[in-house]
Amino acid sequence: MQITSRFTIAVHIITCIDCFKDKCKVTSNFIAKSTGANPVIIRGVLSQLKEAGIVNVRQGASGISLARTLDEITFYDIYAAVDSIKDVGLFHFHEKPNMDCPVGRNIHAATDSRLAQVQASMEKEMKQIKLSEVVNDVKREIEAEK
Amino acid sequence: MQITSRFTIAVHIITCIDCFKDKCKVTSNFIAKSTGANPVIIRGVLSQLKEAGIVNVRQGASGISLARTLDEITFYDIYAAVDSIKDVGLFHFHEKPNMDCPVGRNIHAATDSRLAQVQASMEKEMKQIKLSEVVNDVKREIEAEK
DNA sequence: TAATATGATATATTATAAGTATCAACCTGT
DNA sequence: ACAGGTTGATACTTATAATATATCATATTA
Repeated sequence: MQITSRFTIAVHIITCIDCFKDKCKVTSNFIAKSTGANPVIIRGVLSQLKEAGIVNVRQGASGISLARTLDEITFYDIYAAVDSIKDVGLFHFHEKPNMDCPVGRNIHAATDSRLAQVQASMEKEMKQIKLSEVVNDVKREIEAEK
Repeated sequence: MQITSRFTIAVHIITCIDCFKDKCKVTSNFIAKSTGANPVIIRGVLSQLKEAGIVNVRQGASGISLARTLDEITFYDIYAAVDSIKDVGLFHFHEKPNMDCPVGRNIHAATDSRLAQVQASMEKEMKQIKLSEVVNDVKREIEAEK
């Protein structure tokens, strides 16, 4: 199983906003066309990014913008915004271990802290990756195309 | 989205094999009862663990055993065995970015290496966690129950 | 050879993500 | 002020993947 495409879509959205902000009006439909995803999904992700203070979106008002600089947005910020990982955790525990079995009733507690440790390590790495890196790479490639 | 319960089931399986190896015959049905998962799932996971050289299972022959010591089995070994992460990666990329859009056709390349970096960090952490830790904790708890 | 266990497969169920359709609420330029 | 266009919200559908269920073949061992 994988981390939802909402994450990479969010990265795509932010890249779009920055790359096209001086060239045209960036709307959810415009982004939908660039990503190939449905406008409803885009608006859903945008809504989560807004909630997290990453983008500015206002109902009715056309034109989406960034609420921070690209240096102030990390992969973790996006991940935390679009996936409610806080609630469930990265790992899915099988739900009904047998409480009549000594192993069944103790395995969860023994495993949890280690799973949290793995997740923390992943999140730490995500906090070190800035959107500016990605956008710079994209811009460089676009320039090279010319 | 989360990492499949097959992972935590596999941890449970290995813990069961070690904890009950001297007490009774450990069969796939026995494990199924302890985990609360279906015997077919258990046999599927066992088959993958066997493929990875972690357990000994033989058709017809009853009694499942470990092929290595608990110190020689890490979370990563299990993860690599049960989830075919090698093929797909931890992150799910939205599949149809628009190739007519400059961002659409360059975002994938710009993002991939960073996603791989995050995944590598997670795997590194998983390599440092041994099954012996988990099983020792479980055994300690079982003792404490008495 | 009978009893028991694993291996394999086909189908059903369930959960969740993503797509589609639709309309209300809201801004902005004219 | 209002028309056109945009976001917000919701209900429904579709697609996909994980797990459960049922069944039978195959292998081992007592």
